[in-house]
Amino acid sequence: MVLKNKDASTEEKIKEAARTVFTQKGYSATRTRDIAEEAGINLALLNYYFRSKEKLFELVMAEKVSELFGVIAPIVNSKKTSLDEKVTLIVDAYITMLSQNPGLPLFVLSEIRNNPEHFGNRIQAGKLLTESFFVKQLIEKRPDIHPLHFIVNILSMSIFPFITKPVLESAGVMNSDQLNEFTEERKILIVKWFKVMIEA
Amino acid sequence: MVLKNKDASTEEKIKEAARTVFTQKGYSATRTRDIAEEAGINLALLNYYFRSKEKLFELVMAEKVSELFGVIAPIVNSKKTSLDEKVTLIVDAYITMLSQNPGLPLFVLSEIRNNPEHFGNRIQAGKLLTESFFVKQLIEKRPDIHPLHFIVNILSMSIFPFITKPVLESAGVMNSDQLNEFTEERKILIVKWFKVMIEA
DNA sequence: AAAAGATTTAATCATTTGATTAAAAACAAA
DNA sequence: TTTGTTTTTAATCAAATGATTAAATCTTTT
Repeated sequence: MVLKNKDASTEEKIKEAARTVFTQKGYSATRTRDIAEEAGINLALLNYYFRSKEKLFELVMAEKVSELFGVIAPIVNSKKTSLDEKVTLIVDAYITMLSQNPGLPLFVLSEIRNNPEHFGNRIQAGKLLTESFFVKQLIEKRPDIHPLHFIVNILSMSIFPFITKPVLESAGVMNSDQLNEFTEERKILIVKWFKVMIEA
Repeated sequence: MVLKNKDASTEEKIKEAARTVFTQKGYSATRTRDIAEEAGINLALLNYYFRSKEKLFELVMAEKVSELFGVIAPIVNSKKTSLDEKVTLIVDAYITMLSQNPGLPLFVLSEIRNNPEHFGNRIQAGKLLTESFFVKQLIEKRPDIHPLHFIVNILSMSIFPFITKPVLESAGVMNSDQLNEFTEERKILIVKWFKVMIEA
């Protein structure tokens, strides 16, 4: 019997094109023909390899959700690092990752908005925000303030510049290189700011 | 000659429905039939009053951009308020406004991402972030740190919870009421945090 | 009331779009 | 080479969708 020997290169070309186009334009604005063109393949091949636009999207989306939330999972659950160390690691991990993939947060957030039912409890991020060891450390340090406030502060200050990238560029505030410089600076600043906030 | 006497009520019903549907699903995922149904009108009326889906969208979008950026314009340009006062006003204005319109930022940001060319320099927000009196006050206070860092901090901490609302709800971290409570708390906290950050 | 104009409706168009099909081409096994 | 299998292509389909049209209804003016 002959093994399935799909040309992995073609399949991967389609998936890569799908990543690009879906992330750039979102599910609804993406035409399967856009993906085919981006991949340099015949339209029918998309269905041959992935059955449907939706199936292909789910594949890409699952990847992107992992990328976005996977960053912090190992950090916030560690029992070996201090509070301050965790903040340093989180900020650094997010800014480094998003510099390579700036469209990621806006993509994931807007697709979840468009179809909240579809994601249901598939997102385990909830537990990271409410049950991780990081949360315990925050409560220990500041029992008077809900830990989510600090988590939102750290994430927002790290991620927000990337979410607003399209506006910053359209409005001529920054170009792509300047944004990277700016967020690189923030790696150190945010940690410093966190330290004074947690004591304030 | 008889004046054009369009039934303003119908026109407004369509515009209102368009606001709802466009904001919820974005331009591409919105069908003109969705808007017609939401407005309770015949599909053809949409074109009768607004020519095309795109024209209607531009109308709504212009409104939404104003809502989103109009909030801060009068505050940051005032010469009568102190730095701290401005921060208090900005945070309060945004959180109050977004509590009534939580989907606004994600909508505007993702539409600009989908079609950056289209917005070009139509967004005057750039000047608010680079040339306002608020910026001068920030530089005066902390000439060593780019003022945009502080502006991003204030805006991100205020707006980010609303951007992530769909995730927070899907993941079961918070429901809508809890989010309002949470952001209401932040009105005071963010100002406090800003004060220690600007001194740090 | 009659005429003129504005608004609304049902039906229909043309295009786009996701998907399928049948045949061709490429490849592997014998 | 021959045979069978996988991959690719061009052509086509059916449904969805933005838009238009022509007729019907309602409103205003005279």
